[in-house]
Amino acid sequence: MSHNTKDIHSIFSQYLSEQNLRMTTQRELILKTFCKQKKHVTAEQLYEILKKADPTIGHATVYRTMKLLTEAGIARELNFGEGSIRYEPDTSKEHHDHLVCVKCGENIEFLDEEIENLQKRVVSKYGYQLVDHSLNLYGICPKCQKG
Amino acid sequence: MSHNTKDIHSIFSQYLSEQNLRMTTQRELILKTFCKQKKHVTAEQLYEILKKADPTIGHATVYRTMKLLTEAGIARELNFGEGSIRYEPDTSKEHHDHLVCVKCGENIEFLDEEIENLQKRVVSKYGYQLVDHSLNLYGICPKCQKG
DNA sequence: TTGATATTGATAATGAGTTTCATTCGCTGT
DNA sequence: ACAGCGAATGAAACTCATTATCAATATCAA
Repeated sequence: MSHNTKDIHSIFSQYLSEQNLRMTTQRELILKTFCKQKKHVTAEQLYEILKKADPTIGHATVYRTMKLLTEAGIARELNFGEGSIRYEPDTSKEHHDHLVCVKCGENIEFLDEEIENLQKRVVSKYGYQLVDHSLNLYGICPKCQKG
Repeated sequence: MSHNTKDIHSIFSQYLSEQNLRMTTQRELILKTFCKQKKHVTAEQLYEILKKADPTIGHATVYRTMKLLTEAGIARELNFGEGSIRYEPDTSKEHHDHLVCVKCGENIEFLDEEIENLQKRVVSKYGYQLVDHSLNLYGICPKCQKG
């Protein structure tokens, strides 16, 4: 258990006030709902879920808020080349990469220190200053191999 | 020098005839123009370049042809999370990863055997069958660090 | 409570890419 | 060379994810 919802709420509140932005009922609801998700969701999927709790919520508000959560370090953007961005909670400070099943979409998070270190080696070899990186492995999971 | 244009042209021709598709003047022009590019281009950028040679060429034709070139193993799709797909020549059989400067877009291709092997290890650890993978490192290049 | 201003939701707009469809083109058989 | 059939093209409409606009509303510090 890294963070509970209360922690995250105050992290967000703090981020907002630092930026002279306001905590609103919509932002609270979006944050709470996002944190409840077990899978990586797109903004669109989250919007669909949110509509059940608040049918008046706007499309744009969800997209805007996910941007904010990303900036606040609460969410992280994932791009699996599907044409839309997925979000995962960024509560764990630990970075990790993704192993995605191309059949069923199952998604495994992994961390390999050796790979991480080798990446740093490559970057410094070229004199770059590392900002970010994304490693996605695409494969067929054991279940789908049988099916 | 791995392939010259003539080789690639016949690879494409062969692919097309295998699929009962036809070589056309547009496809020839697109192939030729794509091969001339030194940087990874998006379909849109290529379309802009192509219009100079043939102002009547259609938007859709470029997109369709890049799809075909990808299927034929002549082009490879790159996704740097910019919202559009870039294409690189896939003439070298060798796989490589990318180190991209987030400021100027400079793009270095690298291959690290150790990283490749470690990836395979991760995949097999979870019982997956590897289909594809993408590793992109984002950083600031030496030039942009000074500027 | 009030006022300045951030936020919202509806809607229009954007940008990448795809689909539709009537017209044109490439190829194969004559 | 010619006809005919199916593939290919370009224009335009469409999709889908996301962003911008803007009038109405909500937040919060004073």
